[in-house]
Amino acid sequence: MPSQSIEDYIKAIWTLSEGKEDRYAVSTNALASHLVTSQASVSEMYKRLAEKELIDYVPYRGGSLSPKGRQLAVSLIRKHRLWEVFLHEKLGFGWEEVHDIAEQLEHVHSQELTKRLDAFLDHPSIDPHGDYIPDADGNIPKQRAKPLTELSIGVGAQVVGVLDSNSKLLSLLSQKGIALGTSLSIQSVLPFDDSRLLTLNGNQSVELSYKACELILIQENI
Amino acid sequence: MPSQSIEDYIKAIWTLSEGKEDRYAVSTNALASHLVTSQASVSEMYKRLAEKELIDYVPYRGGSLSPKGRQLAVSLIRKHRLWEVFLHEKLGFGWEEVHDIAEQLEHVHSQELTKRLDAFLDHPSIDPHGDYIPDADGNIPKQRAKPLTELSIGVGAQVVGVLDSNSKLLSLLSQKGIALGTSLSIQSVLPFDDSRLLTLNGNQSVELSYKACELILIQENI
DNA sequence: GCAAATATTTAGGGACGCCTAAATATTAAT
DNA sequence: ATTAATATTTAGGCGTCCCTAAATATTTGC
Repeated sequence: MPSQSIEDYIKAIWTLSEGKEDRYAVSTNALASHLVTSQASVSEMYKRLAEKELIDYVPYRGGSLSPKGRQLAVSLIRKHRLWEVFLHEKLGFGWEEVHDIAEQLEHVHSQELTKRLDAFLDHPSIDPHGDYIPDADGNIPKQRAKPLTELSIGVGAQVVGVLDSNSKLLSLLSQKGIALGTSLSIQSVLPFDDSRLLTLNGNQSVELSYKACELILIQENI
Repeated sequence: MPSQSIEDYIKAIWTLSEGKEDRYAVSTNALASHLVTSQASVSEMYKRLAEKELIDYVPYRGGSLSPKGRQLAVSLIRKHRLWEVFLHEKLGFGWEEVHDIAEQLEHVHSQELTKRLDAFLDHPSIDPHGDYIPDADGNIPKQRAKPLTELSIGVGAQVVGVLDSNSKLLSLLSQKGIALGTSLSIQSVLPFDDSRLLTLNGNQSVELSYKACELILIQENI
């Protein structure tokens, strides 16, 4: 049974290598800053993870998930996102509140529990942040959505997720009236800082910084 | 935030002092064998718990929960039993399967989660083993039920719980057709080993050892 | 009341997971 | 191609939680 710590590291490596090429090695530095821990701790843990064959590790070159490691990571992501759906849909937690609790729930070990939770929730394929939930075999669709910064002016689109489930970002969005499913388009890009002036649901106007737009995933209307 | 280990110890002390007089001190020995750990580890942990003011500890005399410790214990019991209800009622887990999973879920820290789970389950007052669930203020009804061994011959009663949520016992009972709510009475007490011959739901006869009868809680029909 | 049996604590040590500071590799800049 | 800057690892230490063996208290039996 992997410890909670090991699970956190594996999940972080997965997150940081998402979208990168296969066997992308995550640097000690990147992982340390993501986990808010020291580089020395990461270096030490990399050795332990390699010993357990969860990662391939070349000193000074970072670590990449082994098949066994990827499998563990995806099962954690699956559990995390299923619990988020549960917290949001069944217990009525807000979009921005579910992450921290799911962070704990994902460490509960029971395949049967995951299976039954999935069925109870009607086999959802997307979590409250718009991220795809890996299926029981660990398959996860490629993210078809793109960041709001890549949307052209005047083109209608829908919010389908965010790239960072940091609760400060989520609070900001909820404050601006942006939620999953919100329809929007870009009115204009402001000079100097590249903030976007958005039209929400066809009426209200809202300004949003480049930094925030980068993290919002949208899908263009067909 | 108390560690998982500390929570396990506190819960165990609570369990072992349940039904005993107030400030009942649990011996090192009893706790060690309950937790399947060494006496030395318990002795060590007792010191840590006393330092954190979760127990009152007199060397060589055992430890008893402080108000702060009791509060923690009861909140763990509350979470444990609420999760058991969830697993049983919502996910369809059997009576005997819920304990081990709830054992993990009870360590999730979020008062809001507990509150919402309680509401989602319609504020249950009893868990799938028939044990009372402490309310949000930590109040828990005294157990009015008594063990099956104390039921007189011919008197009708109902199964309301078990004293040990060990899954072997639960499997045995489920195999014999005994579940929560089963109506029964004692036909006779067999000679030599004091096994009970039971009548279940007014028709089937089943034999049950003294050892098992001791752990089944019943309430006499009024 | 004292010896024997039993219970408890202390001593000494190990694994894990974290830290800071120092040493060493790698990369970038001139 | 060296040097300077940056990244990474190693060294040495700390806290938690566990262990076995040895020492010490307490209880029990005569």
